[in-house]
Amino acid sequence: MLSKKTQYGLKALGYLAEKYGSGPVLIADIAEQKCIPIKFLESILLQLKQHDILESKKGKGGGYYLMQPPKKTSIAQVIRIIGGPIALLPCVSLNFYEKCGDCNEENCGLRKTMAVVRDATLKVLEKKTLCDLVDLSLA
Amino acid sequence: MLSKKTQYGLKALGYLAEKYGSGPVLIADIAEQKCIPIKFLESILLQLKQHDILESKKGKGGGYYLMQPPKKTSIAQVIRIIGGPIALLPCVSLNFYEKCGDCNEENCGLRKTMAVVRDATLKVLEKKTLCDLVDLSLA
DNA sequence: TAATTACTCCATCAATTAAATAGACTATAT
DNA sequence: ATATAGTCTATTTAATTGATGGAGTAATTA
Repeated sequence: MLSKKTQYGLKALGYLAEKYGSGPVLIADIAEQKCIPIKFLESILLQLKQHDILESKKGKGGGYYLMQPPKKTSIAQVIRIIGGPIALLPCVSLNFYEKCGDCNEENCGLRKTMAVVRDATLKVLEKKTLCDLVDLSLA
Repeated sequence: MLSKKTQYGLKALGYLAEKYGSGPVLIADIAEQKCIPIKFLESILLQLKQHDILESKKGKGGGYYLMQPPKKTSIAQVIRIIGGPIALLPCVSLNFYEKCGDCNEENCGLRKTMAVVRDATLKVLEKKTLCDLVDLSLA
């Protein structure tokens, strides 16, 4: 399951994708439209900025906006930044790999199975982008 | 990520799959072979029994054993019993559905995307069985 | 340059879930 | 009877998640 934090992040990015090209959007605006606790949202957006998904502008007329066109950011990227590993086991994670203590990885049937799941999941998540998050009633 | 509990459960079932047909296996035996805290394992096996994956026998010569041939139990079944939903969002879960509060489900791009992920994941997890968990150095 | 706006950063806190442990109880086999 | 081995309930600890408060910094505008 995606954490609430990750869900909030994705929803916020979907909203920013809708607004792409029309300048900075206030945190408060995003929070209200997407029903996200504002202080919580703040930290999420900051995190996304630190990973070069978002850019921000301070002062009057400021706010957050996408650094690149929505199509350029995959859902997989976002989930990894906010929520961490996509794989179901640390020992098959591509970006957050951790050695499996108790089993010989080469012979582990569970590991092999979960690697197949990972590939199937990534095939989708790396192709889908922020464009796919835009409210469909607007498209 | 699968919880430790789910991982333990799958590893235990893999071991019982190896031993299928040769009578009951002691909890203590499974725990030792698979490096699982014994009391924790107890509760996991009990849960699997209550969901008709395992059968048990008390007293001397007792232990746990698979109720059906390993091929008959899918990994998806096991994950759902021990770990809950497989989908990444409650509102796209087939077995643990929960309504999404803040969005119109019909028009939600995030939901649509996660439904695709779910289908891709299930396609693998429903086909894989306990047979696929057996230590490959034995097969 | 003063005032306002809006993001940034740090610290904390409550609630929930995950992981592990303890001990009493029940059923079975010999 | 007795030893064996699963069953059940309760508790405890640690980690994570979700949320909040407030001081600080940067940029704009008048």
